Amino acid sequence: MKNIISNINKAFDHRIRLGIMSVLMVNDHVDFKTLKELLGATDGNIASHTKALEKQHYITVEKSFIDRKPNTRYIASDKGRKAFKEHLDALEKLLNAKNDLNI
Amino acid sequence: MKNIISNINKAFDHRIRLGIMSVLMVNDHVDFKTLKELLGATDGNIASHTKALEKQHYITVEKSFIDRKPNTRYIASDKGRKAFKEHLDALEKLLNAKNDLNI
DNA sequence: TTAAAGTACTTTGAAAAACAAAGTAAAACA
DNA sequence: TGTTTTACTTTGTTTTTCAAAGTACTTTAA
Repeated sequence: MKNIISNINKAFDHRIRLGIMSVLMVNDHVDFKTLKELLGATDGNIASHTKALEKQHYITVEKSFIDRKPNTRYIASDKGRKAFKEHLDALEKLLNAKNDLNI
Repeated sequence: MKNIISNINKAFDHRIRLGIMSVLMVNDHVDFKTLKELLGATDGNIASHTKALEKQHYITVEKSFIDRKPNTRYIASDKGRKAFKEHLDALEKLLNAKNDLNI
């Protein structure tokens, strides 16, 4: 490891993406509307942040119709779960670091 | 609390600022060069992220000369320490949330 | 039956943030 | 004396974030 933040995953830097992933770690899926309410974000925001996570293959998207209406469901992929766990480990290490630097 | 991320502090969303603050929580000061090495960031990067934290009054800056050379030292303010602790609490709550939503 | 309102998103384009390259100024070295 | 190094700061471009507007229906209600 070269520096103290090298294992912090850039993809989870943003609070909305952090929120999406933590919801998906404890629930096996969420839909667009629920995510929007849980995170207090705008439509465009949810759309772009889920797209970013999808691009990294950290979540998958399932589209269907429920009661004749479109429904979009997000699920964490194995890759996403792994990456998120590693991110949390890195966070924990960073924060608990009795940083071995002596200034 | 309106949503699950409302107590996550936007100012600490970025990994470099997260790094700076966690270093400053356990060390009462760091200088520019040390920060740069610890975080593996470029000069401009350190400059702009410290400036962002300074703007929020989360850190203070002390400029002096050491061995005839300019030295910039960063220190977490009380406000910054408080904000960071609250941020960590919010993070912990978010991550441990057996989110009371039942999908 | 048809116009207006609502739902569930996606797209767009402007604003803000992040980045590294270039710039500055003094010190050290040769 | 000139060149290199150190310790930053400034600049301008790229990338990201954001919410407003757009799309494609469905529901309500006149």
